[in-house]
Amino acid sequence: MDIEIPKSEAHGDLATTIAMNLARPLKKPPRKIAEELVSEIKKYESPFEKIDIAGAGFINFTFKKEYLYKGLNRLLKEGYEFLKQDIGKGRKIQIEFVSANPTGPLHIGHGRGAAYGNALSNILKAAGYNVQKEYYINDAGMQVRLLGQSVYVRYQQLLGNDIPFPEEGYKGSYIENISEEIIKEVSNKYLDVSFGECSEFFTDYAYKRMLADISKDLQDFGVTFDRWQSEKELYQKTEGGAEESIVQDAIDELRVMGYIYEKDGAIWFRSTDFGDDKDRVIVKKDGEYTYFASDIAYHKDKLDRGFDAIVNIWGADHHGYIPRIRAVLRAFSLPEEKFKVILIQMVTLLRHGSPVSMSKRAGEFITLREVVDEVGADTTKFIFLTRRSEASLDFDIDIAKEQSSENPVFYVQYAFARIASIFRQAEKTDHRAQGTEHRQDVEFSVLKENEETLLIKKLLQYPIIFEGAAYAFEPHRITYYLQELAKLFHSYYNKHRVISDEEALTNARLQLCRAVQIVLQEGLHMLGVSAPERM
RNA sequence: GCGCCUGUAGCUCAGUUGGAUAGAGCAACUGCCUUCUAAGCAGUGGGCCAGGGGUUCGAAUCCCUUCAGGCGCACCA
Repeated sequence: MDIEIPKSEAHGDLATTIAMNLARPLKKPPRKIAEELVSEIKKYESPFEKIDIAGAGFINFTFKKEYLYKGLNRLLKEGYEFLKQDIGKGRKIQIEFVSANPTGPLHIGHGRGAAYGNALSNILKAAGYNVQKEYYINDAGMQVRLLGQSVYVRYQQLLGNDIPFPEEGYKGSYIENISEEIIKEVSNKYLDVSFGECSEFFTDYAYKRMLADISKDLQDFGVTFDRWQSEKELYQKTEGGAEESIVQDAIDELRVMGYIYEKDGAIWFRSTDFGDDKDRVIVKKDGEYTYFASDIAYHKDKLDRGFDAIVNIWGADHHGYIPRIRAVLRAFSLPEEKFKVILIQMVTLLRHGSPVSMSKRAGEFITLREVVDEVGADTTKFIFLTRRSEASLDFDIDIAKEQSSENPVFYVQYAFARIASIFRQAEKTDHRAQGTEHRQDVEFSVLKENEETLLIKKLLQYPIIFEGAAYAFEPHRITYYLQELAKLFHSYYNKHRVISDEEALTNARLQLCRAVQIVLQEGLHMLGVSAPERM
């Protein structure tokens, strides 16, 4: 039976369309079905004060006040436990996100993925899943070697050896910074040494340096990972585990199953057996593995680690990659519903109203760090999390800054801070510490104002909203809910005084405020946004 | 050419998996601070839900089609 929260207050607190949906199979008019259902429900004890039939056959339920007070009391007593729902039942879920190549700083698009992945992880954790957040490091192969080479050439140039810069090399100024750092460390040790002889040093130094920066940027953005998986490690022998390497073992396993063949001097995976448009090369003519080879191994490894579900959060520009990964998982017989890819659409960064071109190779881009420094981590995250991940978004850096005083994130945080301020005020009077503690003796029936009823109803909706967000993998539902809750609170605050001479009313209102604070804090926590006591 | 995503108020975006009169923020305009934070509140205006067909009691939502924008279609990631 599907139950929804009606848009309009006039339609009660909960509504169902079941009578309309049953009309056809039962061959009866919907209103008649509704009448029968309602008269049946009314025979029993229920938390509803009113059950109405409206429109074409909607059944609208309105809660009794006592039921609302009971709910409020539970929320206050159980706190965050009341807000969580055990959907996951401890199932292990792995969420891989960001996973940007360590060949340059993170940009705004990575930031969106980071904000989303982090929020989703928080939500699923609260929903009873055993969540592991992972970052996959592409520290092997062409791209990092190119990074190393770029740093190498800049190093030579800085020391006066004017050799040409690789055409496809990374041109950002961060390359030069790393080269300078290397000079400080090893002086001219590698001057006039060919890249072939010292590629490992430059490559390792450069990507490790980039990785350290990335990790720091993410940390300052408020995003952390449980595990960082190195691609390079997948090529190394493991003690007692792989015979050759995880990559080679995975390929061998596919070979045994008959999905590997050789053609034109290369080795292919027959992904077309599993719905891909074409077969994919895993070992190139020159004997090098492609990235796809390690991706096979990586996903195989995820399966071996025993997750109940695997979630990959990718930039939308990688969507063409899905069929081949799906093919791999099918080949290893992972049930379809255990693998999910979420595509985060592109972010267009706007400055002064026009798009900023972003090219890592050419070195023209604005980094995540710059944006976060300029507009703040909370604001940046909140902006990302007020959009569905499937919709591309324009991030106007000037607007994000200009609006800072009237930004939705501050609106929500302000509600939280205001309540904290009320509590501070309460402590100054004789209502000492009543805001922050739960009290059994509070009589909520004194909360008779319409704004109070609306607030309580809204608070009790949180678990429903949360469940929807967890089920649909949509953090933005919480973002919108928080804005609505904050709006109701601000409105209430403006119209009624919490602290007054009336002892019973003051106590009840302080407790109501505490409930609002609990929900705001929990919601903001899900989004990875701070809840300041003062603003 | 093929595939994926998007098109909703002047702007940025929601729209509870097909429900009731399509919403919010920003911008614009009008009011509200000697009392718990004015980063706030109350109010006004603003729409061919890109266009056209279809499915049904009912469509912004599902199907077909056209148009527009973004992103992919490597022995690069």
